[in-house]
Amino acid sequence: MKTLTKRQEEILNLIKSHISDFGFPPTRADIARTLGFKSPNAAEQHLRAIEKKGFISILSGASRGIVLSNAQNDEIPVIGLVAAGGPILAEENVEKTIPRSKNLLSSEIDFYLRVKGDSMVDVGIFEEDLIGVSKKTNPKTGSIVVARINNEVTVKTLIELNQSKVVLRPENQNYSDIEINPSVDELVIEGSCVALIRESI
Amino acid sequence: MKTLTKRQEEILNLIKSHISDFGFPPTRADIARTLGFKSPNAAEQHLRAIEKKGFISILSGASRGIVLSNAQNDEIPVIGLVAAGGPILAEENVEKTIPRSKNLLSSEIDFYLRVKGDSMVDVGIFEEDLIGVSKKTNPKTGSIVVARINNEVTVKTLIELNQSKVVLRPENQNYSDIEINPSVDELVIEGSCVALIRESI
DNA sequence: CAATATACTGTATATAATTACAGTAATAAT
DNA sequence: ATTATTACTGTAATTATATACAGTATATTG
Repeated sequence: MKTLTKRQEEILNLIKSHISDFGFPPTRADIARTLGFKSPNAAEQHLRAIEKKGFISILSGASRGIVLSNAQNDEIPVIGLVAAGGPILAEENVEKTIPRSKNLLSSEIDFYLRVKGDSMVDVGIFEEDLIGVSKKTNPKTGSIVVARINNEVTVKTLIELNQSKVVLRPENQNYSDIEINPSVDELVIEGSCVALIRESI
Repeated sequence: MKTLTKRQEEILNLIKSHISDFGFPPTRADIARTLGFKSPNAAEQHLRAIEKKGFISILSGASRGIVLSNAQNDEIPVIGLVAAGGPILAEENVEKTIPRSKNLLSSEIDFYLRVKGDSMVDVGIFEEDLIGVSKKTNPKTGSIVVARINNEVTVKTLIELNQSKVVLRPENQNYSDIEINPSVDELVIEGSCVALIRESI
């Protein structure tokens, strides 16, 4: 997707906030009024440019017919079973999506991962729970991370992180620490856990 | 709030599904077309009736200016500290609200309750977690319930439920079962836990 | 029994809104 | 150097939309 100019982004934000304020998109005249344009055609042409770049689509003939593209809806993917090889966010891994909402959870969640197994029960993470994962938050020792060891995805507490040695701890007395030598086994830290959803109790 | 007639409810649902499908409300003509009215005025008059009953408001002069009333937005309240006396859902107890979304959690959640204390850690319910509570689901023994004992709100597993004796179990080895005689202590089962959200890990 | 609410048809009109056409001017890309 | 993009003004026409007015008919309420 191409990038918007400053002005185009301003208009896209105006559309979003109008929808959030009123429940429906603005008209060309609304946009012109808000930004001080003397002609509604200025808004029209901006909208066409934003549409061309794929951020919105415009339903012809319909008043207020501005539809935000899916990428604008900002839905968070839920990752179920991760297929071996390929990126974790690949489409075939996406079980469903959940809308990002202002008052729910931190805004930094990049995806949810459905937990398999009972290796983290001692910190209250159960099988089938959805953990909210942030890719940005750089993993610190002591934090719960999503790691990929030789294409196997796992959730563990990060205990030690060096170039020669990585230690991951299951939070369950029945399991013992996992020691990895990154030069032998392929290891990727996909992100840190920042939230949790249990859909049924 | 007054109750809608069958037809009015049909129209309100049409409005909601139009918003969900297109991102903006329908016009009078849209409504008339969908329901087979031969006059847009039929839609207009239904809208006025629905507005009068408080379910929507109509912005005059604006196209598609149908705004769902707050009650229609279907936000789930988050209950923080519960003030002694009065209903649990009283406004002063509401910390914030969370939009109900199709793909997230069961639709039967009536409110979220912020957990205080560590009495349920063994079933993965931690302090500050939000538990989704359903009032409808009638409490069975073995299920986790929100109970009110003499105006104190607590989350426990329901073990026994008779007219003469109620047993609530904390899921934490450090605590012991609570036995209540409903003829001595005031007891209200507010609902059952059906979901959980942990906003920070 | 009259008044009010429900549930429409049918017509009409003012205004809201999209959208085309004709320009101007500065900047970025090929 | 020319073309495309960005960022607008200004005008105007067509269509989309809200909304008023005049009816008809049935059901419900006071």
